Amino acid sequence: MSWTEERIEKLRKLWGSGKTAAEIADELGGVTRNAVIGKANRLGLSTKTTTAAAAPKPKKKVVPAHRACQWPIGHPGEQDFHFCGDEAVPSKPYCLKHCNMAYQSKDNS
DNA sequence: CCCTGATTCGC
DNA sequence: GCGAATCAGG
Repeated sequence: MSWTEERIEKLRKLWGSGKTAAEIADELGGVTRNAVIGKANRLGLSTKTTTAAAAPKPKKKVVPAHRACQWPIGHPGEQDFHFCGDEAVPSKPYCLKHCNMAYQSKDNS
């Protein structure tokens, strides 16, 4: 089997489509995933190792240590409908008070 | 253990 | 240039 333009085209399409080498190989037929990867590598695909050793993406985003309690106060759509706004506990959407309410597992009435 | 891609090696 | 074998990571 030789790599014709149509095969390379399909290779690129499938590869770019997120297909795995095994699926591309199966799709093309007559080739193994190694052949696909090998060809892809020769084409210059794969995740280029040359001239791009580092990917400079230093996105520093400060995350709030705490967030406002999202406990709804009042009725949705209501003018005075608002959220608690109190300091929520870490990793939880509610403040301590409402967190206890939200996670009320059992208890009688 | 299975899978993935990446690289290396012989043809 | 081709693909298998082999390497390395998940």
